[in-house]
Formats: sequence, C-alpha cells, structure tokens
Amino acid sequence: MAAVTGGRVLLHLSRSLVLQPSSRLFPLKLASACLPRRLCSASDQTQPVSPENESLLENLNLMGVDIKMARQRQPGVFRKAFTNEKGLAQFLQTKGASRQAIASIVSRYPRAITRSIEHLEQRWQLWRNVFTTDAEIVSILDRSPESFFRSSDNDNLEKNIDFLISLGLNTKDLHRLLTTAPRTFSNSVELNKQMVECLEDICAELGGENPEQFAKSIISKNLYILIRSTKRVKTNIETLKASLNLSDSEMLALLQGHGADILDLSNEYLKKSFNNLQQKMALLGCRRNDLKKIIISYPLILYIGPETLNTKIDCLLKGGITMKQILEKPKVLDYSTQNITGRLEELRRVGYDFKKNGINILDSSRKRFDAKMEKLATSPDE
DNA sequence: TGGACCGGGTTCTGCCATATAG
DNA sequence: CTATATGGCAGAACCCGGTCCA
Repeated sequence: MAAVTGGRVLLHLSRSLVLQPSSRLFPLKLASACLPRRLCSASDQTQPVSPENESLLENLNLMGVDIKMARQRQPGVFRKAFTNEKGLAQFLQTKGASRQAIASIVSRYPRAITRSIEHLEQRWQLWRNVFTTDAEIVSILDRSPESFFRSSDNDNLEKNIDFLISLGLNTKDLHRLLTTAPRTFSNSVELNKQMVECLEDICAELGGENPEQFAKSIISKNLYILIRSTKRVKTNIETLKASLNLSDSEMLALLQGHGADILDLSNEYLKKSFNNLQQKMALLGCRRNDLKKIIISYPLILYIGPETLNTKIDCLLKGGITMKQILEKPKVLDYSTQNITGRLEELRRVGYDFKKNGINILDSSRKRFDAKMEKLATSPDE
C-alpha cells in the first residue's frame, strides 16, 4: 500500500539492475512522515523506532517478494537504511536462479538482502567446494534459504568443512550431508564438535573400541544428527536402553546398525511410539522379548507413527498373516498401508498361501512383485 | 535362478526462544 | 533498547534393486 507511491520510480528501477544501497533517495524524516504506523504521539514514551525503508519496499515489490510474509518474519530488515536486494537478486540470477525463486527466497528469509556481494561470492565458493554445480546450490536455496543465509560467518563455514573432513567424511558424505541437512554447515563449529564428542562419549561409555569411527558412522547413517541437540540424542539412547533393557554391547550393536536412524526422533515421539508398539504387541499376545527382538532387527518401526503402524499391522493380520510372521520379517512394515493392502488383495485372488510361502513377497519392489504375480497367473499351482 | 538378505535413495523446514552485538 | 546470530524444536516412510546362495 504505502509502497506504490510513484510509478515513475518503478519504471526507473526495473530498468537498472545496477546495485545500489536502496535508501539514499529517501531521507529518514521524510519516510517517517509517510508512514502512519508509528505516529510519535505524546503518549508514546518509547524512542521512535526507525521507520520502514520506503524504496526498499518498492524494490521488493518489483522483485515479486511477498512483503507481508517477509515483514512478519524479519521486521528489522525493513527498517535498515542500507540493504542489498538488487545485488542479491543479480547475484542469484547469475547463478541461475529464476525470478520466482529469488522472490521466494527473499520472502522466506529477508535477511538475505543484508549480505554484501563479497560475502555472497565467498560463501558461494565455499559451498562450491562441496557441490559441483551452481544449480545444485540454487535448488537448496530454493528449498531452504535459511540454511544458506542464516549465518554471516564465512570463517565458521570454512572451519566446519575442515572439521567434517577431519572426521574422515569423504567428498560423497559431505555432499550428501550438505544436500540433506544444509543447516549443519551453518551451525557453529563448536556445536558440531559438541555433537561429535557426545557421540564419541556414548560409544566409549558403552565400551566401544573406536569412538571416532563410531561417530563418523552415526553421522553418515543419519545425516540429520548434527542438526539435533545432544540432549535429544542422549535422551533417546537412554529411553531405548532403559525400555528395552539392553546391555551395553547390545545397545552399541543397535546403534551401529539401523538404530542410528531413529536417534533424531523427538524424545516424546520416540516414547509415544515405543509405548504404542508395546501396547499393541501386548494386545496381540506377544512376549516382552518379542518387542526387544523386533526393535533390534527393525528399529525403524519406531519411526512409523502409532496410527499408521497399528493400521498396517491390522491390515496384515486381516489379510491372513500372523504376528509371528511379522516378527520374523518386520521389513514388510516398510511399505505403505496402501501398497500392502493392494498386494494382499492381489494375492488373495490367486489364493497365495502365506503359511506355505512366507510373506517375503510383500517385501519386494513393484517390478519384482508384478513379475511374480504374472508367473503365478500362468502356473497357478504355487 | 528364484528369492532372501541387505543396504541405499529419496529427504528436512520454518518457526520460536534466547544470547549477544551494537 | 533493537537487530542479528544461533540453538532448538515438532513433524513423522516408502520404495528399489544388487548380490549371493541354495
């Protein structure tokens, strides 16, 4: 509203992509007169807050930025006298970002426009140490602008990369890490070090031989671990250990296997998930040891939400599969309820005998499953 | 050579709270 | 005081196919 005061200026701005601090043209006192939001009335005891930067608003409008969203997220940016929205836009454009992408990036993380070109160039180069193309970086920025822009500390970023390499993570690991959990690289190195130390300590406490290797292994198995708090990881390990009554070596084995996958679940979620599974299994007449067994062989079962899990199990049971079979091949729970339901129906039609043939057929790719079905259709005696 | 075993690929941000800087 | 930097949180699966062996 307040922003569109002069079409003349709009035209002018759209022509020149030359970067310039945006506010020069509008002295502050003038802008304050334009903005009714903060009339410095007599009753207002606080210092008059500096008003929003008028020309900045215009620039952002031109860029297609969602001003309302941006203002809600980082209002401070709008009151800055000098910003670099044009420079940022041009920079991202040369890297191959579309107009829409740039607008979306700024809408979601307005502070991006406070970074200088030098800063941007440097940060981009650091990311390019890990990524091979600009396009990859652009796609991450589009996905998560905050990951790239939240920190203005390029030295820290460099230290992070060095640190992660020093852990023995190779180029491919680094690439996966930055792709999957880009926030990791905006953490302070200290924070990342803390998590690594935490993992090493856990290994040592459990009597592990090689804490460094252990930490590295957990990170490469669970790329989200470094953007979690050490408290979360510790609590989850305690929860697992206590509720399953695991010995140190059992716990260690679990973590070195697929247990790493569920370490980053929120503490409450893990507990809720565990309790649900426990209850469900008790209801189905399983023994306490079965619970332990299924979690050790298929920890990801705790990743599945209570409702989904119960539905899946019921679905399998209704389809003529026994709990005993599920306990032996928990991986069938990997597949969606929809997938399972469909397959059960197909198998029922051809009279597939789970007692005789087992349930492994449910744990196979679509291609393999279809091939199998075709064979069953031609020679139904199976 | 069918099928069991196993690991890998995909993907996870956007908000809030708090400490710190200015 | 305000703005920035940073930590932390909730949220919640599914699918594919290489390989090896009986």
